[in-house]
Amino acid sequence: MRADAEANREKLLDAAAGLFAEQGVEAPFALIAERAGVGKGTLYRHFADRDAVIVGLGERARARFAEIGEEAASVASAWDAILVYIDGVVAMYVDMPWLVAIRPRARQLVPLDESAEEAMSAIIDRAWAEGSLRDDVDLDDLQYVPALLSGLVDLPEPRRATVLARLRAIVLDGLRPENAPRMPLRERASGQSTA
Amino acid sequence: MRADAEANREKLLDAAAGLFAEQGVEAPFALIAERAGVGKGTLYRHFADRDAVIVGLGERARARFAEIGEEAASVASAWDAILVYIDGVVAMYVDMPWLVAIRPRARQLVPLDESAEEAMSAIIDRAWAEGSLRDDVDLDDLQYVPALLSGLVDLPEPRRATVLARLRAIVLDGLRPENAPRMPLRERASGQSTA
DNA sequence: TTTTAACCGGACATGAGAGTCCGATTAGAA
DNA sequence: TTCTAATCGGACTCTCATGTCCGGTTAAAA
Repeated sequence: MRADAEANREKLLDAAAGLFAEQGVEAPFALIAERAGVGKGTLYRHFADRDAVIVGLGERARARFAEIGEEAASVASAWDAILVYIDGVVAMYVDMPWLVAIRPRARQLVPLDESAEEAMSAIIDRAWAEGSLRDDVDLDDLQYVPALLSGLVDLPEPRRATVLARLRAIVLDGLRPENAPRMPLRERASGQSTA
Repeated sequence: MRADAEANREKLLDAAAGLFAEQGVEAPFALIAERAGVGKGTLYRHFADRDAVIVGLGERARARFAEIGEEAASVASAWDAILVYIDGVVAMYVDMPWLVAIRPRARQLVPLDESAEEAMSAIIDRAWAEGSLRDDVDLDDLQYVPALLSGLVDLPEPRRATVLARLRAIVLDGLRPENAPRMPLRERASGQSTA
């Protein structure tokens, strides 16, 4: 692949990510090319259709996911490693809210990254040994905690940050063994109640 | 409004709900009329555009939301009332997954129902008195618990039911006061692990 | 039953997004 | 530097969803 072609592919994916964040995954396809500063022909050369773009973005997300697994694995406390994992994946959802929308499609198109799962599996064993994770909760549950919190990403700022922080603490408390102390909940800024 | 016109309006909303459930909120507008068994003119007479349909569906959801508030208020145990509320709203998300997609738009278009909020507020006071709800959790948190669980609705069945049940229990445990016993987690059907 | 006004339905015009094509250009090798 | 093949860009066509319009029909009142 020619060097400029490779660069264009990256520019197109960057543009798609930005466009999807602003207008959603149904944004006009041609705008991707425009924003990337390339012609329509170039766009179609690299990506046959919208699904191909989603696959490309899905692969990037998968790579980021694997990185988070590595980061978590390098943390000494297994409980803290779990926090790194959860917060890392939730940050992905916050940065790329369209991940929620492509999730059903991406599930079929992009193979899962197994290295992160293996890393988390080892971390869970350590957390059980530490006594920091309730023992009837396993990878199949933890795996979905970020998806859970992703249900809050479409809240308008500054509400989202507060609600996310508070409910994150509540969910984490539910993952702790019985009798573990509750996590303190982040204070709400004044005037930020239901209204 | 003529009786048949009123009936057509309901048929159109039913059709839209079904269509959105199958194809998403971006389904071709005209299909709503086709599925409702009426002409396009009738559709546009009742609903100027997609947003108007969303408002109509949003109002139905609001009415259902108020009903859930009443149901919850009539439950003796405040904690059980909270479960009725959460499960009721989550059931709405399961039946109408497109609610997630219209949430940002509906937030601006459809006024919130205040009666359900008032009912929940009273229930929370009772739950605090009962000692069944941790005292640093309030309406502003509980309000978002269903949205939290809505992050799981796009999982394919039969996975969704199990994951939803397990994470529901985990979240609820996080809402309990310190030292409350954990809720038992629903067993997973065999062969239903990560795969 | 008659009247009338509102309602119904589908044909039609309009516009926007999707996808194709080919001449011009440029990267990379000799 | 020269050559060549792959790449680029944007004009063009086509398809399809949107929204309008008006003659026919039907509900409801007198």
